[in-house]
Amino acid sequence: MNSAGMETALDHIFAALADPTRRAILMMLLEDDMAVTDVAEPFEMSLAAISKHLSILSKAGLITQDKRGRVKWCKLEPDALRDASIWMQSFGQFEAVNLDAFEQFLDRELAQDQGFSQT
Amino acid sequence: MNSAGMETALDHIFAALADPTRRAILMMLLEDDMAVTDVAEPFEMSLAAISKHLSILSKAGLITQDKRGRVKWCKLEPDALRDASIWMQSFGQFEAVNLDAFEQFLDRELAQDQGFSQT
DNA sequence: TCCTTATTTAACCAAATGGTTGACGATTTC
DNA sequence: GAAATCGTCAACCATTTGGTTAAATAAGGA
Repeated sequence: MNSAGMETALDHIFAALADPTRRAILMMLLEDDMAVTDVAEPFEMSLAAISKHLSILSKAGLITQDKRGRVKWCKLEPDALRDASIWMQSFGQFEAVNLDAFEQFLDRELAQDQGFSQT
Repeated sequence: MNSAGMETALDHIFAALADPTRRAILMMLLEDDMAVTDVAEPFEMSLAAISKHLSILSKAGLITQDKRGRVKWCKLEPDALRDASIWMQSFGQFEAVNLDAFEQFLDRELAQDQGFSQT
């Protein structure tokens, strides 16, 4: 909380992105919507821990969760990143989207840093 | 720290950006390089606290600090945001830099959320 | 109905975060 | 040389964070 007693969306978004497990979850959801149990499966931590991570992502607006029956489906909400992306881009006048650069980046992340085992 | 015992640059960058005081400092440095004391002046917290914030920004690579005499100059390093920006953009295929949007965004941040008084 | 599956909640814990004050080392200035 | 200024460091504190296990809730399937 800041001096005005308020928290902005940016606080929540950047804080959510600061954790590698949560970034990995977002990358998984880039492929497809997933149930909570399936999100948790690759990680070496409890389902309860993943449930908390999903709640943090949800409060940040980065995902939405839609309960159908006993299954809660998690869906990426990339629009929430727009404000944060605008904020960041302003500092560097970065080039427009470059998917090659992103793929290289993912490779680096996956190689050294994944929270889930990938054999 | 994640399961592999490593921390990536992204961890540090996003964690640094998650704090409104630190984002305000970056915005101040967008204008000009500043001495630590001058960075601290508008905030209602101790110099030591600001010194810690600057250290976090420095470890994240978002600023550099150059000591000349007894004055330590703080300089924005926007390149450090490049990886993070690439990471984020990939999710939404956002439009290229839009400074109008950024100005609107700053207005909102300043109106409701600044850690420093602006009369 | 009973069992299983899906997910959250509660209680707990260790470590990290964001702040404080006071002492300290360096550098300028008088 | 003495005094003021710049900035960090150390010790401390309260709160948050990220994890655990165990129990609880809810929904489907036999």
